[in-house]
Amino acid sequence: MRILLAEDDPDLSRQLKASLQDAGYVVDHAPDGEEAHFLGDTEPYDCVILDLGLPKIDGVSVLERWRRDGKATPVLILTARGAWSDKVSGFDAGADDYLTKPFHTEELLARLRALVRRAAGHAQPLLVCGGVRLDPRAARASVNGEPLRLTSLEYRLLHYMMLHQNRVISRTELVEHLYDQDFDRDSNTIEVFMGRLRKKIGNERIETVRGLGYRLKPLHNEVSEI
Amino acid sequence: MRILLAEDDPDLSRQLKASLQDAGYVVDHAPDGEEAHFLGDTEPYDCVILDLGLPKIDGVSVLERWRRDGKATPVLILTARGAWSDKVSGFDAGADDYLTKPFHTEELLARLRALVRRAAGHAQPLLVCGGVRLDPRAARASVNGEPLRLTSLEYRLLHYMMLHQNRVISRTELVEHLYDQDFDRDSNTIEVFMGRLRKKIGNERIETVRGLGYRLKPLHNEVSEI
DNA sequence: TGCCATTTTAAGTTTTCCTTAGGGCCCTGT
DNA sequence: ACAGGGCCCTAAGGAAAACTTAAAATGGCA
Repeated sequence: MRILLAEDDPDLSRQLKASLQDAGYVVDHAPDGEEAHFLGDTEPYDCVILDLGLPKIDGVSVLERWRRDGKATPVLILTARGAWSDKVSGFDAGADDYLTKPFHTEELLARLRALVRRAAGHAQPLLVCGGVRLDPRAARASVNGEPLRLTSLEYRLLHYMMLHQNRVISRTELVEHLYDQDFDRDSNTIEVFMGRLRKKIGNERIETVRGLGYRLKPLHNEVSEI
Repeated sequence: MRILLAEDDPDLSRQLKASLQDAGYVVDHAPDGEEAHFLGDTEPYDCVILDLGLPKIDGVSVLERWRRDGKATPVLILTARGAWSDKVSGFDAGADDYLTKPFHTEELLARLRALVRRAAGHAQPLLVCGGVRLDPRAARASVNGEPLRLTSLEYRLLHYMMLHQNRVISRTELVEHLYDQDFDRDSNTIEVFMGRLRKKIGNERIETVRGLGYRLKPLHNEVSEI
């Protein structure tokens, strides 16, 4: 975990940095807004602790610039006691949390844990098979970056194949997972949709294993991507 | 946006609920820990406001159970002045923010905005999707700089779609977040309002994904902003 | 109370796409 | 080589989902 500490008070800085390091963080220190902005722009921090009353450029401005540039790092703001209206503008500038001086180090550490935990929770599972990608959350798929336009059944079919890629999947298995109990066993729907899928993602990505079923796999030349 | 307010003080509850509703939230109220736990378990809230000093089951326990069950809804904790050590245990139980009574309603609202925004994965306070902008603070939206004239429900619909842009959102999900428990499931209100929104922000900005729901996205030629 | 803005219901229309069916191709085993 | 079965392709019927529109219901405010 790497943290940027933007704080101008030398004593507080030293003490905080020590506590943070004790807690296992790697800490960079910025004594003014200019330095803070530069560091936050160039280094990949897991979290930023930002004093609002920084020299050169004030905290809110620094934060606003980061957010305008699309920076998503969680930011915890520090300020002097009593200026509660600052909190509102701080939050609306894109802060994720707020702490009023003086505070207990314990509380700062607790808030940091909460922030980092939440920020890390946004990793989304993305299914990949060679150039084919499928994002179950967005219900979207693409081939070589090109978005696919899939119908509902096409999508569900591809989804299931992606989940079980490199394995031969029988028509029966597909039917059982894509439909509810009663479905005509003599239907050729699966075949029809295999054809449509192939047309959209590329013929060679779906191999037919005669008598057994189908196998989704990456192309030969794209084996070890990700 | 739908919120669970878990607070036992009747006066504070009533006043808070009113303020939250004025701010455009749909609010469910739980007067004790048991009710809070049940509601939070069954209804999909965008945020929970949780008093630590609840009857029957205390706030920290309620929160711990939710987190143990994998619930990720952002939670803001309320407590009495001075009990700062509670904050630490509250955070470590999985709280995302903390507010000490008494507080300014303004500050609560600002923290809520930040929590909801961040939980949906947005760092910036201003929601942007191509030429569409929405400012939750001012409750205003615009298309290509042109201010939009939206009714309450239209605005809330757009807000939710902006928070979760590029994701397919089902009619059920929309209903659950825009209304409280009892709403006719066989209504086509959502469809009607999708039509009205489309008329105002541009047809192609809302894609319908047959069988699944709707997706808000930037136009093709606006893709590479940010 | 009555008006206006907003929301909801309802009915009719359009669009999408799942399914079916038939002809043809290819593989395989005899 | 050829017969038979498995698989592929295409096109069209029909049903479900989504859209549109207008009118009825609701609710806030003068």
